[in-house]
Amino acid sequence: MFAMNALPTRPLVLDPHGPIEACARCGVRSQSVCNAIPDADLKRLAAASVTGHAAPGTTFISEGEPATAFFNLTGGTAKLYKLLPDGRRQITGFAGLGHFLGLAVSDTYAFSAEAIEPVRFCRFSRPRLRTLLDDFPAMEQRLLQVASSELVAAQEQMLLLGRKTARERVASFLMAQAKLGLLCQMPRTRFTLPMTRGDIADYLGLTIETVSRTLTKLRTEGLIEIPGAADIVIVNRRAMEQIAGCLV
Amino acid sequence: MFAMNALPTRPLVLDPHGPIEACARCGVRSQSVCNAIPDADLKRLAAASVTGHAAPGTTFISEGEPATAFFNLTGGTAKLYKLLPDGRRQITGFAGLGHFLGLAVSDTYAFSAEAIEPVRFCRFSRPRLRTLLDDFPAMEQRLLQVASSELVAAQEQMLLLGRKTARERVASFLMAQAKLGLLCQMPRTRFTLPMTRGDIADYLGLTIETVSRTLTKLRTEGLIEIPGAADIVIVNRRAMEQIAGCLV
DNA sequence: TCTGAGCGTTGATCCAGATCAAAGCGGCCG
DNA sequence: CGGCCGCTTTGATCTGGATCAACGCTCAGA
Repeated sequence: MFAMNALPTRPLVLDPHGPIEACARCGVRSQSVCNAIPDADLKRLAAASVTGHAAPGTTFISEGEPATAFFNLTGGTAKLYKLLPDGRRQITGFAGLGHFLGLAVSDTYAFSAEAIEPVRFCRFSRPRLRTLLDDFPAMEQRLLQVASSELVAAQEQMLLLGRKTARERVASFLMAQAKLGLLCQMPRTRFTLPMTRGDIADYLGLTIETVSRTLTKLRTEGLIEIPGAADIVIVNRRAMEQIAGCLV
Repeated sequence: MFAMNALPTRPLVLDPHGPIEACARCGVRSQSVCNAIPDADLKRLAAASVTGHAAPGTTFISEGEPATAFFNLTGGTAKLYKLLPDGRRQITGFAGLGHFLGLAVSDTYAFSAEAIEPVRFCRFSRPRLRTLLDDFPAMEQRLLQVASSELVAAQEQMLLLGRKTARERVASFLMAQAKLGLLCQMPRTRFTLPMTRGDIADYLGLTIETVSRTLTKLRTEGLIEIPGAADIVIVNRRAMEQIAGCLV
């Protein structure tokens, strides 16, 4: 922790949507709020946004800055975080494919977002999104669903941060990662973590050292394997879920 | 903590809305999602809900149970919490006047709610609320605003739980309480806490003893006064905000 | 090939807050 | 009015995880 983040560089490369219907070809539309827009109206959707990308380490949303736009991630992973004045950092979540960022009633962003893998996104200006939502109530409905499920996830994370031990936090985190992106399927037994130990620590409210030690402990107990620093194999799923504490 | 909650009794006294237009006389409508419904349609609103109440200590929403209804609080205060299998508890928030409870994509509640002051509420069954939302997109829009601001609050709480010290947590909590229910006004310097030390502890991820000791310390330092166990006077607002760490 | 920077692991020590223990302190009920 | 029960405070001690310190690995760039 106390990791001072890099200067908020913002080389937000933006490509205006060309004449080609980018949204029609969008691979993640089905997983995002955009699938609330009927095919016939994709032109409107495409016209309301521009695509862009952010290289790893790039901050593309900065806490406290005017919230002028919303982002829909179409590739890569970003970490979302808040800072205390002295640099202590809490990562509030990791955003991946189809994630919608920027929801805020306030007119400034409540958090920062930094790419950890090369990120691609569609960017909606506030007024354009507002127009879109007014014309397509189904999209607003979809956004409410998204916000609701994020709220549920946030409450689960509060339980983790407020009441779980380091061991329980790490186990919960690994099992959650194992289930990422899979709907109603068995969790994966093997996967790669896109974030560093420092990021995991700042997400779980621990230090790098404690995360490292806890992973080592789980490994020596034969519950997981760590073929490479970023690669995790769940060996004993039952036991890991037990430690994680019920669901998640 | 580890306070085992009372058996989930559920004497949900429900009074069907009578011929009198309860919603028209509702004092909290202006502060709740209901003000998205135009006056002319208040009959529809009233017909979609029944009023009820819950005595202190009564659990009126239980984590894991089928989410059959939504609640709009019209009086009192409730604590919202999640439990770990062994009884550890995390209070995820306190809900007061105008608060809307039950948002969930899943078909079971993600948290429990227990009255700490006598609670009055309007109860909407799921299908009836759905119909209402389909007919009044403005209400869905309002719900999205509410969910968004709760999401922001949840992120702030994650920062508190993951990275703040006990002193910072208690100061943050007191300053947040001082601002409750006031829109764009100076925080109150004097107020009464409706919750016990145990509830505060479970909300801040601390123990009762640490909360008590920290309050005592702030008192002996002259930053606050505690005329009665539940009464708080903010003596040095500037210093308290400093400790709380920036805003909140 | 060498070098340095960033990331990860491991060990030693420290300390904030938990746990254990016991004593006020109201308020409610008999 | 007295006694009990639940909440709060305060003190003593313990400990999980933080902090401080050092080292190994990997990869990029000279």
